[in-house]
Amino acid sequence: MMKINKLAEQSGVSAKTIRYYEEIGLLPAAVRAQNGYREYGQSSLDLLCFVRRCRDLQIPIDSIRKLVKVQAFGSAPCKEVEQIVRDQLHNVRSTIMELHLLEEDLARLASSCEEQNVSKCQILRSLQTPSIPEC
Amino acid sequence: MMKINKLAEQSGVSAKTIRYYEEIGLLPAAVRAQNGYREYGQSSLDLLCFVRRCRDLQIPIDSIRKLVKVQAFGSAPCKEVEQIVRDQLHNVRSTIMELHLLEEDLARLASSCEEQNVSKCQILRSLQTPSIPEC
DNA sequence: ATAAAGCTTCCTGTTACTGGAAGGTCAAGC
DNA sequence: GCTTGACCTTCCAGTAACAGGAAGCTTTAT
Repeated sequence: MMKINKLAEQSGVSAKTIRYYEEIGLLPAAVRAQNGYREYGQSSLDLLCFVRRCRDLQIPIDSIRKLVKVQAFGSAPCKEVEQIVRDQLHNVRSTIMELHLLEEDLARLASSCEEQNVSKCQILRSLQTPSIPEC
Repeated sequence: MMKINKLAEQSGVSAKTIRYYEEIGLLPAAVRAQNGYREYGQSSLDLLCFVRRCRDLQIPIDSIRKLVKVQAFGSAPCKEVEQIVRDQLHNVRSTIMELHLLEEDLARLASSCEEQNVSKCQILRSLQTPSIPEC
């Protein structure tokens, strides 16, 4: 049995965040000692580590909630699990592609300014005169 | 002269967001007609388009605020402008690198599940038994 | 005995908006 | 003249996922 800071240390999730997870119902309410302190055992640690690894993969809390239920009850089809992971993979790939476009634009901007005088600053000029003529 | 929805349409920024920008002081308070409606001219459109292009580049509002001031007063050194763009470029590149690591992990996960039975689901197993032994 | 550390709850703040309610205004159609 | 619908206003709440900090207990160490 351990208290919240020990669990935090072992899991790599802050005590603050552990309380938050409990509050939103991602983790079950912790058992309390006589003094009101939360008490945790190995199974709490296992569950929290699972959650942490999901968060490391940027899987949203709502999806983790589903995964936790699947784990707990063993009732949902494996397909659902796979779908969550695939959705997340898709999100990540889209974000990467968008960021690459962004990167190009920024790199072009960053290299475009040689002037010391702000009134001739090529960066500001570029931002004023869009390459994308939408606006 | 135009009202807020026209400005929204021309700039590609929603009316809601325009009011929000005014509220936080990113845009100056709009001139009001007798009925209290906001009135905008070409210069408002120009400024808002500038802001929108910065946001398209994911430059944070606080940085845009600086850029707007630089534009308005022409007083800050060009270096400051360049630094904001370079900082943003740096952020974007870091994010891209992190996301590539994420992508690998997720792709490995997504391809690892062949079972129909959730109790043998390789995805859940992987999430339970970390490849990174931190936890 | 006292101080420091650890625990509790509760409230606020973060980023950049979005949604919605309640209510005033304006132009068109009957 | 009246109504209907579109457009405008302000204000309040919610989003995601926590982090920071205050106020007040308990436990542990000196």
